[in-house]
Amino acid sequence: MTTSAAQRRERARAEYNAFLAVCPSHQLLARVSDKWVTLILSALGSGGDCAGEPGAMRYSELSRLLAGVSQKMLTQTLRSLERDGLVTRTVTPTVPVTVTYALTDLGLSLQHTMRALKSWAETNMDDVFDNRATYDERVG
Amino acid sequence: MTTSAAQRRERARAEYNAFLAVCPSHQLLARVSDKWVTLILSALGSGGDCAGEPGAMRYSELSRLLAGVSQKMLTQTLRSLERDGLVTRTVTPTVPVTVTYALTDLGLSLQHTMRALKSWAETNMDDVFDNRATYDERVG
DNA sequence: GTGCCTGCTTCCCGTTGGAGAGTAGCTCGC
DNA sequence: GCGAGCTACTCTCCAACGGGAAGCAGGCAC
Repeated sequence: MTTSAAQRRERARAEYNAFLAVCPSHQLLARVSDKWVTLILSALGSGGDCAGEPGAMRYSELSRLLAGVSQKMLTQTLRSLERDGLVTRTVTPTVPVTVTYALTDLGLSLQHTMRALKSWAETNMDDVFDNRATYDERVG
Repeated sequence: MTTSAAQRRERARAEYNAFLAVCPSHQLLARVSDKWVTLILSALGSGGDCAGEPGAMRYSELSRLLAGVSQKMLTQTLRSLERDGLVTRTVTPTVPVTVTYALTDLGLSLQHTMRALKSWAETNMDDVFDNRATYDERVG
């Protein structure tokens, strides 16, 4: 029987665990490398517009700003960010209940790091789109 | 009839488009904020282990190193990275055909930016895990 | 020939994420 | 009192994305 495939798979899994053991930060890296995490932190870190100051935002504000996100994902992502200690959730029992989200110091430091990524995206956007157009021409 | 919900949805969509018009880089940011993109670039940028030098890697090498990725996703992600001009794909017609992937200058600049994110993850990993444990205790 | 190697591609299916409706708790209008 | 409306979710579908395993091209080894 051709056990080589299964054996290789086993070995691959073992190596994967070893990889995680050597680089456990990759777990957190994978967690943080999420579309909505990035965009929500970007929104919380830049205020209402794209160039503002960090500040608390309401749930509905975030929902309106990142209209591409579903309410489910917004709630889910905010919960996980709260769990990771990156944002704080504050409920104010006003007339209609008001929930505000703000970055913690930890979240702020991550957002600060992500700002570099964002500015990379802004800087190299045109290059990437050019490359895409060229690639599509060559292939399609 | 309660058209307010539909109207608000329409308005939200319009605002979303406006948001993308104001911050088109967010599209690229969302594209780049992908688990496998981050990990593949991290792998290509750090060589075989976690602290090496950038260099070309073979398909099978990447597959073995990031054993958590399926072949499908690896191929797919590498293709899109190639399309975006972040990596180059080189086929060498050796005995069994050899395909190597390497970062372009653009990919290298992104990887350099991501290195900050990776070091953030390494630095604050413990804090995040502590926060998670605390949160889970409070809730569960 | 048969088998095996690498680098994909294809098929099946479970999980994830989106759309839209529904809910709790409150206040306001009538 | 009763319905309407507001905010911040929560629930229920369903389509689409991603993982696992198997298949495939094509060149060499035996």
